[in-house]
Amino acid sequence: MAASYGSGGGGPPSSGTKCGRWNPTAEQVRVLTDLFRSGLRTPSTDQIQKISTQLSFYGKIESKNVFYWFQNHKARERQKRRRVSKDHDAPCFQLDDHLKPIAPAKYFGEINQIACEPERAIETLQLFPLNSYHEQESDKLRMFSNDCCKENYATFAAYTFGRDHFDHPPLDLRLSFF
Amino acid sequence: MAASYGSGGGGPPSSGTKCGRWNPTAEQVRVLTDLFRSGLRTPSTDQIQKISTQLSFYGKIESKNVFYWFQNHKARERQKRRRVSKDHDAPCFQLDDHLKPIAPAKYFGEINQIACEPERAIETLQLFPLNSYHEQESDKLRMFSNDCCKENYATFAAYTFGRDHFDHPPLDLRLSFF
DNA sequence: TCAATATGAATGAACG
DNA sequence: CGTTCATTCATATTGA
Repeated sequence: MAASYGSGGGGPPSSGTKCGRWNPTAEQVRVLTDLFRSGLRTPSTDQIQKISTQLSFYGKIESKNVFYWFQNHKARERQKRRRVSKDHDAPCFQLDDHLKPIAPAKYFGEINQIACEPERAIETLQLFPLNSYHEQESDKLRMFSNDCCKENYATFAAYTFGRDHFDHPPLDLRLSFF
Repeated sequence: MAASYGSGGGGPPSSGTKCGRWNPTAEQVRVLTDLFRSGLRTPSTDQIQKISTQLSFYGKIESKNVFYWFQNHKARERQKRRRVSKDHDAPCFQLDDHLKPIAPAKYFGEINQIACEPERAIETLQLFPLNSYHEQESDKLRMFSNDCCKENYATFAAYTFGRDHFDHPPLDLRLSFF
């Protein structure tokens, strides 16, 4: 899905160089998503600046992009959850639906606890943990549909997570003024 | 577009309905279009839920499909309208869309409150928008700009930074990690 | 089979 | 923050 037009791919599909709107690279998305999954929801101004600075290593980015990204991601996470929670697909007679496992949308079991007081836990955030990755598989299915054909995203995730691209310093968001 | 399917009649969609993306049935499209033409343009979350529930009678559907359908339909209506109205002498902004006489939705008694707040009052469509626009609308349309790099970021900066920035400062914010 | 189109899905940006 | 708009990507459909 969205991975296909990132600069991480080869050919920018006819929209890459348009200056109108930020087009995040796969690495940028990976880092942002990682931060989000680590619990960061509403980064402070300084955090935004630091994240933006770090992400500029991967491509053009501004602070406002980081700001908007978190706003949108948070809002859509919540919206997603609200929508899908009330969804019942009760089609009585469907012959074509054996592909869909009717999974009851429990993909987001772990994301919702941070909304109350999140910021304290992440005063220090390593963006590129050199060793330990846990609990990242569920993120591949984070879409708010319970579709089973999300292999594009799975491929993207495997691609971006699978290897290190460059040498880069880890982003340390330690803030000395709290 | 008159696709061939008859999930209601039992015939599975002729083409291979892979689970990749929602393929609305003719009945679903009919109902959605009818709602749209009745004036419904941006259904609320609750309305989306109800519509989705109702439409699930005709086949598989999720609320996000309803959400996207209205979003796309409205956007493309406006898009086409803008494209067409470009030949007029003045590129003045017309009020959003056609304002159909609002007929009560006959398919969903429970959803009878059609959410078309701003357009509801107008009965006569003004083909030639006079210079007396209401403040709200002109205010809404004022920001319309096709400029490439419209730094609307100022609001964000003012809000988050509390300082006077019109652009993100070119400071090198490389942190003192390590 | 392939190009053109219609349209579902996604998301950056911004409004109220 | 929740909602809305604009633009783009992805894919199903259709016609030649």
